[in-house]
Amino acid sequence: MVRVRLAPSPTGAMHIGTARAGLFVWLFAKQHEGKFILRIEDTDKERSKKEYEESIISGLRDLGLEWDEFYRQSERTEIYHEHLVRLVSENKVYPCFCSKEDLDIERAAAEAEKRSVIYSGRCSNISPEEAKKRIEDGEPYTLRFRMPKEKIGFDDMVRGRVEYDGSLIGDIVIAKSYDEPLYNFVVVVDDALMEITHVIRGEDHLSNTPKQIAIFNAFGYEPPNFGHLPLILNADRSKMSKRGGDTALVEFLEKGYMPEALINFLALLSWHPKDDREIFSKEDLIKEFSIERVQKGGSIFDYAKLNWLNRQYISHIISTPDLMTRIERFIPSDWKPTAAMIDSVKTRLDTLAEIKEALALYFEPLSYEGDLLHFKDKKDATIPNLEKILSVIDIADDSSFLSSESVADMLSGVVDPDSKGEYLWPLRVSLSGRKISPGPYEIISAIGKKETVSRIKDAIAKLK
RNA sequence: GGCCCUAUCGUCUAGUGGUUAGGACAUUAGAUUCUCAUUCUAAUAACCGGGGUUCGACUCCCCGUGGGGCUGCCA
Repeated sequence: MVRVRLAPSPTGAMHIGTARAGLFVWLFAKQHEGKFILRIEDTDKERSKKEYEESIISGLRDLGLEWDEFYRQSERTEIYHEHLVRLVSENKVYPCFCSKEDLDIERAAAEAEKRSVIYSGRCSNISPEEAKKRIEDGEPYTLRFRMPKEKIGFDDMVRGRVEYDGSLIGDIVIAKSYDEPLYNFVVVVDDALMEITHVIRGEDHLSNTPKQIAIFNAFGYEPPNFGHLPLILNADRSKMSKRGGDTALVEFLEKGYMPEALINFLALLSWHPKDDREIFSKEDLIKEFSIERVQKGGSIFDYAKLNWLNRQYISHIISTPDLMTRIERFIPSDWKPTAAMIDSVKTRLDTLAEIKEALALYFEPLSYEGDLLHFKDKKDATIPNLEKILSVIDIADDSSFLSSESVADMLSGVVDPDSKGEYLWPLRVSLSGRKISPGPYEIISAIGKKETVSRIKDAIAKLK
């Protein structure tokens, strides 16, 4: 039984990188019919915040990445305490009384000598009895893990064989005290107890892996399989951060990028199918995804491609009725756009948020200069042509306004095919008030006879 | 500084010893069109460098170089 986890720390709004890791982990679980576990890593009390945990939870829900089990590390302190006691009693972990100042000096010395920064091991030989007494006397301490001085290797699912040297890592601090365990330790205890089979996470954890494997071994637990995903990069190839633009999932959602497009985009960032398809639903991905095909190198977050994908979903993939419910949050509540209105503007949008501006011509009074009505230099044709069109529309019955095709039909007798622009440009501007807009037939079928007549009359009035 | 990871068009990538190095985004041009967008067509554009191995390297090995991550009593 495959059991995988997403283990974010709630120290900021859900990061787009966490969303990508979540997607890959979720896909891995789904295609192996395994369990997806969400574990909030909130052992750092200063930096962890409830609101960030909520951001992660709602982000995952927005993307439709539902989890099967949920844990919060802050609720598991006793478990970690017991495990700490166990390793201390087995002398695999020892209390260290070195002060921060002592360690700073060691670090500076190591850097000056151009070697790895490794703990000297000064406290490693203090007898358990003495250590116990000093702790009871209230002396500040940390707990250090005796790192085996040997090669520690593993077969990474995306990178292949990776090897570190334990003697270059040194005895690491795994807890600030018995009740304040640290990341590398709690991860191992949880992954072991939760029977995680595959640890899939960002490459920024690659160098934590040998430390964790050593701790697994100390407990006698079998380490899981590891797979490290490449990082998402800023345009300058640094780790994607605030500096390079938006990094919070919610910011993308608020701008009107759709979950489907985001998932599609994130999947293609460092993963590629066997063929050349670009459009993938979550269901497609469950079928096609394979961790062996994920890229090793980091990839730059390409906004232009995201825009293109989002546009594909808006204009061709998501149905208009579905779109209608999704745009509600982006437009004033008294706007009730029809399907025809949405259809007329949807190919012109990069994001859903842009629909407010696009739909304004249907819900706000038109404001434009009369000169805009003239097609190129054909000023004299404007009024007569609008009047000709108006006369046809005036006597047409409602069935002619049903679709842009029927509108085109209705006007086919009056619009001269050899000088279409002299008819359609003034018509379109009188209906939209804009240089750039949907076509006149589309607008007419969207607003209906009465409003069409009124707008054309307004246009003629502007020129008289 | 140390350790580790990594390297194909501007970007995302296909490619697993013999290919006209393929696709997508972006860009440019053209077609369609009243405008814009959509759609369609085409074009420009890449194997980081140097050594090996081999009949033959983008592909395998080594050394550089570039980029990145980690180097916390953060995760």
